[in-house]
Order: sequence, then structure tokens, then C-alpha cells
Amino acid sequence: MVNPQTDEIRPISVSESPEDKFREFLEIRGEKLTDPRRVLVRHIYSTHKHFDADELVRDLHDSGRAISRSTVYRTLRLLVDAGLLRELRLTNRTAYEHDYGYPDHDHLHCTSCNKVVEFRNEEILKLRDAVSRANGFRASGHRFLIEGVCSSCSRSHSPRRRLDLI
Amino acid sequence: MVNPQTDEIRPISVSESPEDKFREFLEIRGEKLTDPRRVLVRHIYSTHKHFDADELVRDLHDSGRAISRSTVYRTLRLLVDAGLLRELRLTNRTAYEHDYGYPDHDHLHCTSCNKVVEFRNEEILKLRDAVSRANGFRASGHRFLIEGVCSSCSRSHSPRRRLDLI
DNA sequence: ATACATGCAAACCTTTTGCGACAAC
DNA sequence: GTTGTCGCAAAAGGTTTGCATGTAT
Repeated sequence: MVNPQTDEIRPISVSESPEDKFREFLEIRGEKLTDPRRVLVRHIYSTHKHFDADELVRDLHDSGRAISRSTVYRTLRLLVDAGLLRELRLTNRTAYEHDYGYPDHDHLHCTSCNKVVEFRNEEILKLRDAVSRANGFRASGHRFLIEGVCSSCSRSHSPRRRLDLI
Repeated sequence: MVNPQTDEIRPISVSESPEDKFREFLEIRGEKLTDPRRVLVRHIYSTHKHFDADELVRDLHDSGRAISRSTVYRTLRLLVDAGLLRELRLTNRTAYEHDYGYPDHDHLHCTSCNKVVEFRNEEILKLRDAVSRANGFRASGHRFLIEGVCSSCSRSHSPRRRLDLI
């Protein structure tokens, strides 16, 4: 019998702040940590949760630090390239999660309500990487997504809705 | 050491043709297997590969059996509901694969060129379902997607492109 | 001056929908 | 006639881009 037990997912201690890591990344490319970028990276790392571009635009607008939609999208791309964020391409939108100071893990995604649940299972991590390698996929940057229907959605037979990410 | 060996994925013998299964499904709902729908289900099941809506529209148009974009999308939804097709929500589009007469399996998805590779690993199938169940996700309808970067993409450093599905 | 960033609006892409025309029973 | 389907064109939703303006060396 397989063991579905999943390990805890808790922050890894890192020496550099996300902001510093971002600044460093930008400097190497001859770019700058501007005001809007700093606001974004700080806001994003102020809470550990999944989010999307629209949420960011809304939150910052509501807190009086409005940043244009294009800047948000452009900065998100930079943060991904900098290794600070990871993209989760879901049903209709792209969600992001912290990819710095956080251990390797995988996700369950409810295709009905869009809920995302994180889990960490050593066995799956190993198998995932082994299968990837066996198929010539690069060893880093993988992420498993288990698509399914969560309990609340399979109870109610309502069709696809957009709910919050977790 | 984990074993990345994957089993062969070959057709399962089924008693009913996809077209018949579709007709049956439609009849139950008081709907009909019309001409465009028959053309679509036949075309889709004439080759075993992943495809998307746009490809279908293009292929049928090019072979002189043009079917409108809306009908294609509407029929794809029906085929999914009928259990004939399975959706793979990828980066920017939705790909489809046969879900009838084909064994349970998972996918590797290259987020750079959009290539999709199928694999079947017993251990992963078991773990996938165990973890899903442990998190209250419905036992059927799961699919793993390993996101990564395939060998040709990690060699060339070209950015995200849209290539063919496999 | 130069090099890069920003905001806006327009463009883009994929998918969905409203609607008038049409076909089957 | 009623019911359901089709194609068209428009709309919708998420994301990207062109461009003129602005800012820091």
C-alpha cells in the first residue's frame, strides 16, 4: 500500500531578502529596482499565499499604491526570471507562488473551483524527477499538478466557477 | 533508488465505437448526432494525438469540411462531458486527448515549447490517487502534469514559443 | 544625452455567447 | 410549431505591446 502521508511545508531560512535578491538580479541585467518594483516585491513577500496579477492590481490600488496593469505583468515576469516567483498555469489564469525560501513541493488543483492545495511527498518528488530525467526534461523547475475535483465541488454539482486560490 | 521505468501506453479494446458512444450520450440528453458533430468525432478519432480547437478548425477547413469555430468549441465540450475526450489545460490553450479506449496515464509538459509527452508509471498512479484521496479530491479524473523544460528547449535558450503538441 | 521605466490604450489570443436563420420531427 | 443546431459576429477575459512621457544618471 502506498503512503499518502505528506510532509509539512515550512519556510527555509535564507540569507538574503527577496528585495535584495531582486535588486541583485536587476543589476546584473543593467536594470534598476525602481519604486513600483520595490512596492511589488515587498507586497508579494508580505504574505505567503498564491495570487494572480489581477489580485495584485486590485490590492495595491485599494491600498493607495496603484501600479499599472502593464507594470504588474512586466514585473511578475521579472520576478519569475529572477527565481523569486513560480508560475502555476491554471485553468483560466496564471497564479504565482513564492519560489524563494520555500521547499520543493507539488500541488493539487481543483479544476472546478480553482482551489490550489500544496503538498510535499518525498516519494512523488523522487519519482517526478526520475521520470523527467528519463524523458530528457531538465532536472530543475518541475512541478507536479494533480488536477481533480475537490470534495466541496464534487458534493455540489455546480459547474466551473472561479473561486479564490489558497 | 526510484525506478523511472514507464509502461507502454497502448489502446484498450472497447466494444463500442466513439461515434456510437457519442450518439448514445446525446440521445440520453435529447440531442442529436448531427453532421458537423459526426465529422468532428470521426476526424478526432482518426488519429491518436493531442490537439487543440484551433488545429481542428484549421484541419477541417483545409480538407474542405469547414466547421465553425463556435460549433467546434461547443462540440468539444460535449465530447468531454461524454467521456470521450479529456482536457489538458496547458500554458495558453486547452489541448485534448482521447479518453476512451486508452489507459490511465500522466504527462510531461514542456512549458517552453508546449510539447506534451505521455507516460505511465504504476507507482505514480498509485501515489497520485492516494494523495488526492488524502486531500479530499475525488478519486477519478485526476491527471498529473509534470511541468518542465524539455531537452531541445534547454539546449537552445530561445524564449517561450508555441510549438506542436505531440 | 542616454538608457531604461512607466502608464495608457490598443492589440492579441483563446474561448464564450447572443441571435437570426434553418432543419427535423 | 416546437425544439434544437449552425454560423456569424460580437463580447469576454487574461495578457502583451507600441508609444509618448518621465526620470535618473
